[in-house]
Amino acid sequence: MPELPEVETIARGLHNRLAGDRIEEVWIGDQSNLLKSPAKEIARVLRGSRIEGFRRVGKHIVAELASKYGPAQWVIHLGMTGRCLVCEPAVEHAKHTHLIATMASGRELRFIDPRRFGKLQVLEGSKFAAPGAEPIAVGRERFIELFKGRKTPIKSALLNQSLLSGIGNIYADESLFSAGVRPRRRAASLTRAELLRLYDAIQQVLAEAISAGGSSISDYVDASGGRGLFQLQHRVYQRTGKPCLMCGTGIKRVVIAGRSSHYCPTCQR
DNA sequence: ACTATTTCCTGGATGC
DNA sequence: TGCATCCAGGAAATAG
Repeated sequence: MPELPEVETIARGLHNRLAGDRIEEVWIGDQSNLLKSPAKEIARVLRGSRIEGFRRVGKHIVAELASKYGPAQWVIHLGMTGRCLVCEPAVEHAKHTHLIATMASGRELRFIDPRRFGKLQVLEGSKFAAPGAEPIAVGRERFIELFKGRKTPIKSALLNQSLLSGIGNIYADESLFSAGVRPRRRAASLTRAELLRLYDAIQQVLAEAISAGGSSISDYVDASGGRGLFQLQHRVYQRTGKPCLMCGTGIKRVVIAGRSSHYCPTCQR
């Protein structure tokens, strides 16, 4: 499932392979639930646009476009199972391919999403902004402020994109383990010292995950179809019943806000 | 203003 | 082997 490190990896890959290229043709297939802008509008803006570059904003991929109509943005959210692949036209079409952009270079950018939780939109005139703070750019004091007075479990607060944009289930669990904080703790109950530990844990976990090219759990691959490696370094996520790598205690799984949450009952308090 | 729950969707794993 | 059921979860919508 693409979270910040996976989206960062994909955005970098797209940038390296497609920045400066021009979109010549656009094909849009299945549209149900995927499109936040009408298909015609997406096709109109993309067709003929030069791609100035790709970057990540929260869990979104943003393509900066020089379109016929002026500056524009193409915003892609991968949802659970979305993929953005750069490939040669001869490569067989994957099932659930919903959009194909044919570039002047001859390559294709394909958007594939079996579960269709992804979202595509184009923006003209306005600039895309994530609803919350960037987890790897936010300052310590602002980070601490985010959780003041919140009764919701810290795990839920970390998943709330309007507080921090980019953290999902994997990195919330891994960061909480690293900080020694149980996922069910009320956000407001964390001490300043615990919040600072959590802040440092998030910085470290995300940086390591980006270095490893993300976590390939089920569907995730980068823009060239390569897998990430960070799943090999998971210490709690999907390790239910297995011994904690620090103390040997069995890792527990509980459901918080409908999401599976993994933690070590000894290392996390 | 918050917080919790439900819904969308498919494929892989599991159970009988 | 085959069929039904469960489970994965990001974020919008809905309910409390």
